[in-house]
This record gives sequence, C-alpha cells and structure tokens, in this order.
Amino acid sequence: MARRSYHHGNLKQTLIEATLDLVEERGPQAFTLAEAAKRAKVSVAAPYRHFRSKQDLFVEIARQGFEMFADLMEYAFESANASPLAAFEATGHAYLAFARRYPGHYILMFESGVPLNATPGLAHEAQRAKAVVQRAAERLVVGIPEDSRPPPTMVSDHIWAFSHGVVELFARNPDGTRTLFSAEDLLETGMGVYLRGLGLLEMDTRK
Amino acid sequence: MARRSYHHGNLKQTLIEATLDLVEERGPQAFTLAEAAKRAKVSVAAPYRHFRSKQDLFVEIARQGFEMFADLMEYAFESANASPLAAFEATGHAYLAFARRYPGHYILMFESGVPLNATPGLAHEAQRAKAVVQRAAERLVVGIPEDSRPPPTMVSDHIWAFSHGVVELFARNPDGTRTLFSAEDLLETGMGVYLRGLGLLEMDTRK
DNA sequence: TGTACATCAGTGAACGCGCGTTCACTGATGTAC
DNA sequence: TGTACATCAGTGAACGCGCGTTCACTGATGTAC
Repeated sequence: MARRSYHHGNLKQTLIEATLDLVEERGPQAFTLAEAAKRAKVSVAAPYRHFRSKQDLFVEIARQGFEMFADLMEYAFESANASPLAAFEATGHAYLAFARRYPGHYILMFESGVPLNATPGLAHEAQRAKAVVQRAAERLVVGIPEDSRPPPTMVSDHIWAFSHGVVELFARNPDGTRTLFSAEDLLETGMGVYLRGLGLLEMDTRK
Repeated sequence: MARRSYHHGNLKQTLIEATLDLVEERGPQAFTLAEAAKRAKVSVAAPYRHFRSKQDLFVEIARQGFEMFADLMEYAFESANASPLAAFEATGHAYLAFARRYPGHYILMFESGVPLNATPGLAHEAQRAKAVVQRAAERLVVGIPEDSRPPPTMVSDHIWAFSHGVVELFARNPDGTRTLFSAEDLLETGMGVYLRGLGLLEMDTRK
C-alpha cells in the first residue's frame, strides 16, 4: 500500500479501476484519460505505457467484462444444471446480476459505442457469453412437443433482448422516474409469463 | 428551393434535419454543431439564433420525437381498439415501427444521454408515450381471471422492456452480427409467447 | 557480493486541433406613417 | 406608394479550453558477469 517509489507497480489495474469508477459516475462520454491518470496519481502520459489509446483502454475493459460475464453465465448455467428450466432462468438472472455488480463494465460493453467486434479477443468473449444463453435455450426447448417447438436461437434472442431491456430501462434510475417494480421483479415475472407461454410452467402456479 | 437570400427562411427545421442525418450516420457522440451548420450551408454561429446550445437542440429533437412517438402509439392503440388484445399488440409493433422510421429521433431519445426530464415539455411527452402502453395493458388484463391477474403496469413494463431490448440489440446491425431473425419476427414471436403465458392466446394456435 | 548496463515505467512540457460559444457587425424584412 | 426605422436572422472572426497524444528525458529495476 505504502508505495512511494517512482514506479507505480500495478498502474494498469489501477487505471482500469479508475476508469470504471469514472464511467459509472459520469458516463463513458464524459470520461477523460487525463482524469483517470489524475486519480491514479500519475502524469497524463503514463497511461500510454499500458494502453495504445483511450479506445484501446475501453476495448480492453469491455473484453475483460465479457470474459467475466461469460464466466458468470456459465457458472449459473452449470450450477442449475439438474433442470433445464432452472438453468435457463439462471442465465437470465445472471445477466441482471452482472449488470448490477459490474455497472462500469456493463456500460463499457453495451453503452459506450465500442463495437463488439473491435478486436478478435473482444468478439470471442462476447460470442462466448451469447453461446451460453443459446445452449440453455437448446436444452430448454427439448421439453416442448416437437410440432410446436420454437427454434432455440429465437428463444435465446427473446431472453437476451428482454434482459437487456430490463437493465437499460429499470436497473438504473437515471431520471426521477420511480418505478413500482424492481428490475429483479420485472425480470422474474416476465420470464415466468414467457415460460408459461412456452408451456413449460403450469398456468395455475402463478406466484 | 432556389433560396439565395441572406435569410435562410426555415433554418430551424433544416438544422434539425441535418442533425438527424448526422446522428444516424455517426452517432450522437460524434455529432458536432459545426458540421450541422455546414450541411445547412450557414455559418457556425447561425444555429444560436434558434437554439441556445447544442444540448438545447438535442432536447428539442428528443421532445419532438416523443411527441411523434406518443401520437403513433395512440393512433395504433385507437385503430385496433375493437380488441384489447389487438390494441396491445399494436403498441408493441408501433414501438419498433417508430424506431425503424425515425432512427435519428430514437437515438436522441434513448441513446444520446439526454435525460428524459431535461425539460418539462420533454418529460410530458415521454410520459404520454408511456401512458399509452399502460392504458393498453389495463384493458388487456381485464380479460384475465381476477385471482391470477397481474398488475397492468407490470405488464406494460414487460412489453416496454422487451420492445426496447429488441430494438437495441436487433433492429440495427452495428457489428457484423448477422442474426437469423429480424427484429420484427422476434418482437412478434416474443409477444406471442408472452400473451400465451398470460392465458390470452390459445396454447395450440402457435404460428 | 558488487558493478555495468539494458530495459522498463515513469515525468513534464508541449502540440495541435476541434469544438462550443460569443461578439460586433450587416444585410434583409416588415411595418408605421 | 415611398421612406424611415426597428427588428430579425444571418456573417466572419476569434476565444478559450479541454483533451488525446507525443517526445525527449530520467529514475528505478533486474540481470550478466
């Protein structure tokens, strides 16, 4: 902790954390490298020893974010593996949980304008995350009679879109807009209705 | 058309259109007033005769956007008024249709960082749009047995979130991400499953 | 264990430019009489 | 119908600043011998 030396030691990680803080506080547009450097107590030139550009910094954080995201989703998926239904629901919850726990990452991943294919590494991790939901959807639809079974990628797209919409509109309260229901409630109930619509939950077990 | 005079005539509207074009092309972050002025063939100072600031311009366009949005939703709602089910579905479709037809407005309304309560006028129009979906949800849930009837605002929040997620993730294809299903398909099918889950569509009339 | 030296990770100052905004101005328009 | 004048909607130039980025530099670290 008591680091007084000329060399910082772990500036790269410190810069990433400062960036996450600033992005959470003021949004990705208002973020400046100079301020991140200031928070890390180094000169404005120092970040360039670790990142080629501001964009490069953003891409790296987004990549790490998708890496954690995919890991979290996989873990949620595996843990509830006994039941395809539970596993599917778990990925939805993991989506929101990630957005809650890592808001800075989430913002850089989905709201900063960083294209998801900016880098092979980034594209790969983003794809990996999406693949988990797809796998969960594949196992889920097996429980549906074949003649009325929807394509699994359609189901995963539905849940991905719904989760994203819930996070964007209800997980942060940017305006004074007070909502009656928490994002968690909305995700839970919405998925419940959806799963009943797929015929995978009893119609009368409404909570 | 042949306007050669010193005075522009309808610069305000021309600036708004130039702004919409630029925002669609490059996103709200890359937009500059100077470039909008250039497209409108006036000096960089001219916009300030019509808007107090760049932010003011954004807010005004977002307000107009929500005004059109609310009108469109109301029209869709009224037109399909015979059946609560059709009316409800129509608001969902109107959401996506608006995003398609007025992408610049949509971006400024939802992705530019303009707070929805930046101005009383803006807040009012945004509220009006939301209210239409809520009214549609109110009429819809009347068809559900009282003991298993969800709160209408919850239903409207679900559909608002789902529509928004579909637009954000599938209506534009920013990355090379080619999707199997169009945004329209995803919205249609997702709403279908959801409505079946509410018990408002027959389970076997899957399309 | 000590010394020479390459390499690494910082500094401080400056650059250049773009962008939002302002200011004194001027040409065009509309209205009173 | 013509003229004087207020008002409106532009211009052109400049400002100021913030921000990303670069450059020559220097202190610290690690390694070969």
